Amino acid sequence: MGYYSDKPRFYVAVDCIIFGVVGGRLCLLLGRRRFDPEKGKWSVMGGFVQEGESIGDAARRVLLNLTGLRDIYMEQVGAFGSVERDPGERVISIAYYALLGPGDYDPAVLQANSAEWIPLDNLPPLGFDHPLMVEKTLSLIRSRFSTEPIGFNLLPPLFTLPQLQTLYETILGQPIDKRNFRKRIAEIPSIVKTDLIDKTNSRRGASLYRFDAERFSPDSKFVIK
Amino acid sequence: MGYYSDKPRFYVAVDCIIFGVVGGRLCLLLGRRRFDPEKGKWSVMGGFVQEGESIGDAARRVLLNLTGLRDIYMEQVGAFGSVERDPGERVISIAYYALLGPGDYDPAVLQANSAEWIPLDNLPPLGFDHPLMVEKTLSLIRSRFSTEPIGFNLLPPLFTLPQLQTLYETILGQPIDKRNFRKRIAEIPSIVKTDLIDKTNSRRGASLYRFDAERFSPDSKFVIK
DNA sequence: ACAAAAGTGTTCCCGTTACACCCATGA
DNA sequence: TCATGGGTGTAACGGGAACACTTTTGT
Repeated sequence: MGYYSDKPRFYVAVDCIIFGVVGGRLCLLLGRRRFDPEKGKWSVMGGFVQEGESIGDAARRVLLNLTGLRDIYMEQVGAFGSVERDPGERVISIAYYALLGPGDYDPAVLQANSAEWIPLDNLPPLGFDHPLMVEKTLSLIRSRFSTEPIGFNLLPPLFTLPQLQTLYETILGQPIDKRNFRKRIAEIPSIVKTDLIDKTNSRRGASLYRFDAERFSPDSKFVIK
Repeated sequence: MGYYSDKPRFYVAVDCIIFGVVGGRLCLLLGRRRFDPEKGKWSVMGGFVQEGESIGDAARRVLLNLTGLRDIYMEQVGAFGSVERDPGERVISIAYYALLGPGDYDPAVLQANSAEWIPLDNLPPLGFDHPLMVEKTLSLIRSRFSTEPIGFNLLPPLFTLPQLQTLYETILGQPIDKRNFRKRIAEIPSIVKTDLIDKTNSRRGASLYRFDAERFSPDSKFVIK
């Protein structure tokens, strides 16, 4: 007998709001539920926390199943615990967001999991309280993107500045002056220019940059707006 | 039979990191645990989530029991779900912080609950993962205090500017120039000067101000640093 | 030659900071 | 009168925002 045996117990789930850039557009990875409740509805990817598994590990497991990767960038958004949030049974859910780069997933595996990339500006109605989770996530990552070097997680290891700028404009929801943007980037030592050029988007080509985590110190200021 | 009957279930608790200003010092409301596990250790005030009760309601219930009040300012900090965080049995906990004004609690009731105000700069060792919760809470409220008009919840309905400034200095952890601070306050329409004077702290007396929620619009800028 | 995207500096302005003295009052 | 805390303005500085043209190259 344990200490708390007179207390009620609950199903606890993790729900992962997974971001990716597909075809230049910021997307969420959504699934159509294959079972009741809310069968057929779109929802974010989730799973139940298991015995002996921390909530963070549960979220990492969901991501591992979808990507085969263990080191996906991830942060907790918060707990959602309305009584009626799941119409089937009571479930308390912890939301996490994750950022996937283009090489971090295999389209075939996603398909096998009934998961699809849906552009953020074109989301279908979501089930449960997932719209609320997505809202809270968006306001969280807006503030994170401004002050933490995490945007690179959504891009390939080598990326161009126009790519990076477009990403920031999408996340922050406003256009950014090109020259001011590049000025700020130039002041960040951890964003280093390579001598490679990407010609997929223009005749002239754009220089490729990479994020060098080695050169990033946690208390160096990183502000992009 | 429910939908999820093959899934494990967990005890879910709420832990409230409760702030108050006592004797001019910023304090946390802590309790000595009266039962195992961790009997005798200091901890923040918590309780188990009940059937049919949302996690927010559970936190409000903990606060209601301590204060008799239902409208305490409160915000979720996040979920804590390490497997071993509670040495007794596995418990997943959702942390909330709350801000109490001087009139929001009754010392006798607190005593009946084995709760005491402990200055933040003099915290005893805390049990469980409560040090982690407190850390995360502090970084959260630092950013909140800078951008949201919530500091007033820790003060009486009428407060002086020196009081408010000291509070901000404590929360932000750095001294603030008096004239610059008052200049910023003067630009905030929702902080209104009354014609009352508080003479408890000086011969000259300090003007009393109040926060007027009516005059506060959610998108008016509120920045104090 | 031209279309299409990448790249590049300077100026102005406003908000932030730094800073020192007088005021009101009770003891 | 003096000690104590409350209250007030200005000048210098720096970071942010606005702004337009040149470069490269494939077709």
